[in-house]
Amino acid sequence: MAYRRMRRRVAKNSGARTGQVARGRAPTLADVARLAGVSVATASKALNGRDHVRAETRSRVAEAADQLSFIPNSLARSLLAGRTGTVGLLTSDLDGRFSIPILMGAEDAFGAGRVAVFLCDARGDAIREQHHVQALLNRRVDGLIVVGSRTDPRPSLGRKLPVPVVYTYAPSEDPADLSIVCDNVAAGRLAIEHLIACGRTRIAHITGDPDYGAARDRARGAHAALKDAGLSLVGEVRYGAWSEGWGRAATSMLLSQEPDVDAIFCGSDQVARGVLDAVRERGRDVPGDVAVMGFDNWEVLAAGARPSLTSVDMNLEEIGRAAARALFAALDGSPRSGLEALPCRLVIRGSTAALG
Amino acid sequence: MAYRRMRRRVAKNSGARTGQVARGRAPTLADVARLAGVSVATASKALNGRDHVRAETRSRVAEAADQLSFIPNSLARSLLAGRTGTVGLLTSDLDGRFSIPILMGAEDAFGAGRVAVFLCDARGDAIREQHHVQALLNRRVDGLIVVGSRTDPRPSLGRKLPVPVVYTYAPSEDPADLSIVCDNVAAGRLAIEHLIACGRTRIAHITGDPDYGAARDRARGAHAALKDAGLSLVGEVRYGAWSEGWGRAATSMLLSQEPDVDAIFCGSDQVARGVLDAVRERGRDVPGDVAVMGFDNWEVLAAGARPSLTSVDMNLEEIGRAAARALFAALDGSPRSGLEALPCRLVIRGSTAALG
DNA sequence: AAAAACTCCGAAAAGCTTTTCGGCAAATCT
DNA sequence: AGATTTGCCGAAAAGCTTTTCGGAGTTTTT
Repeated sequence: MAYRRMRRRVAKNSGARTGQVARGRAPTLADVARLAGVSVATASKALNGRDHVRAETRSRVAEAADQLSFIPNSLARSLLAGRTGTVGLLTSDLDGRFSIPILMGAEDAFGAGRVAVFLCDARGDAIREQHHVQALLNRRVDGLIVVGSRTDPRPSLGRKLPVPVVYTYAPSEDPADLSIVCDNVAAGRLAIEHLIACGRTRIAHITGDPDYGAARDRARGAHAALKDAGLSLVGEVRYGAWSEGWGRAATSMLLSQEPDVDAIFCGSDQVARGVLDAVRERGRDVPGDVAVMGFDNWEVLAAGARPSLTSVDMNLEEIGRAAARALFAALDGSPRSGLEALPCRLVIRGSTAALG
Repeated sequence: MAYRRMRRRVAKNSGARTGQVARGRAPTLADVARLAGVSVATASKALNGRDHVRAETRSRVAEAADQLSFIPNSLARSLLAGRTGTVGLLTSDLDGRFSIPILMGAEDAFGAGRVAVFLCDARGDAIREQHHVQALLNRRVDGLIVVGSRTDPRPSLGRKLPVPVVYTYAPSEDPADLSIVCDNVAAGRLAIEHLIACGRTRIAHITGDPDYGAARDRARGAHAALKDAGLSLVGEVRYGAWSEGWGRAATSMLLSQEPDVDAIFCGSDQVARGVLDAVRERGRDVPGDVAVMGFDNWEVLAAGARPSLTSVDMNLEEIGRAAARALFAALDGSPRSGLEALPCRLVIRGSTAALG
């Protein structure tokens, strides 16, 4: 069967019409109206629940639509309404680790099906990104959500775009744009406060690339929380890479230099996995001797660890929901701008526990 | 600035027109034509490179379009053409681990921007899935790509859909549908042949849930390859769960029962991570004493492992490309059906090496 | 110089839905 | 009974682009 929609000059299948769907051509409102014996205007009003249609007529139209399995053509509707109920999600996040939760949150914000999301992966290429933006504007998306590949500010798409844009995960460099990110400073506090609540006082911090604002922000929050408790970090913040390898290496050094450390807050779950390995290799028990915390709550890493890893969840779905709401608020005439930070959430597993 | 597209009864801004874009309303082809001093028909032909337009006229139109930053409205175009250049990707793959590569492959198959992909996550809920299908048909997608959440056959969406459907990763239960999956049997062979080429002869297989056809297929391929080499598996296939925990547990048993094993082929990278841990804990060297192979080539797990993990890549991007091509082949009147299996690819890292 | 052949351009229709507004018939009022 | 309101329905326009076909102007042919 060919799905090609046959283009017909004139749809003159009125003669042999038997109530069946014309093969290869999707039924239109006109078909429904004809079958129900009313005008297209009436059929439209009947199906959309508008006034000025008798109940009997309404049900007759509904029945006709059902019989033809009529699917209204959103294209025509959007063309008229000027809104498509469509947003573009632009990402460079190659494995979708951050994009997918944000996308799911955005879908949620409207109830499944009311809004559809175009997902475009620019693969870190500015040219490709421009391409995608252009294609999305062609398709008349109502707005754009940009998901940064790293947490650092990224170049703005510009102020000239005809649709609102929300930057998530990574903020835009332009403060006139709206950016919704997670509150990394508060997250750092949250982690340290948990460790302190577990009775830990000799806390170290091993994290990733110092070029990432998120790494610095988390460290800042950690410092602040320690200070509030009258404590201070064991050694300096150990910046490195977002990898297991760095976690292992940094831990070896740490345990040699500071043997009495009793907790390690890590900048990511990957780092934490390396830390866990190295701590155990040194014969220390987790969480008996040393508590370990991760960051990201990346299920497959955190739950599979031994012991399972306490972590900080960035509430990406909530960020997605907030982004979608902000987009439509902008469409309704209430645009916002600036940086909005949403709180993170603690997920406690086996790698942290009360001391003693 | 309000993005609301102002609805105007009549666009009578001809008087005070100054060449600027009307605020809040996207410029249309009519605007371009007016500015260039031609008819919309000519403007259309000029911009689309059709014949019967003088070069001078063409450039004048192009200039006008540029000046207004005209973006053609795909909705109107699609409405006319009956094709939208849009496909829906329906997944239940919560973390996007399989969907994203497939999506990227599909995007690739046409050059970025020519086709846009709606990504919908049904979250394993059949109702939500129906909802999404309906919404996608509303939006007149040209086709659907379904990404299964596990490799086992999944229920068909039915034969009554007005657009072609391709099932990927997991095949459809209905052989009348087209399914494109990776060749798990060949992948099992591939893995074992590599281990044999490394000089291993005492090979075990630890894998996941036996309810997964993929697990059984990979085991079948492994058996066949061993048999071809005049070898056989050390012990039985050890089925369990797709987790690190199972990898560790199974390895402990294995090393006790079969101390002279020199290679372990794992059904997933997660299992392999557990296996690596357990092997090292027993004091055996990888790959010196025991070679370990994973499956999935999940970068973050495979590359972060110690040593880094040799694995089998399912070529998901290639599957995505093939799916997109198949969709459009169906649209052009050449639908296919049945199960198509694509080859996998070996990714060699540090956990396997020649013996001795 | 008149006829034919080209070259460009524009009017109009098609694609599908929604909304407005006018009209017709029935019901209500004087 | 005649006038007025009420309730339903249909014609038509709007939203934007592409394609077809006819017409006007220009060049070439006889």
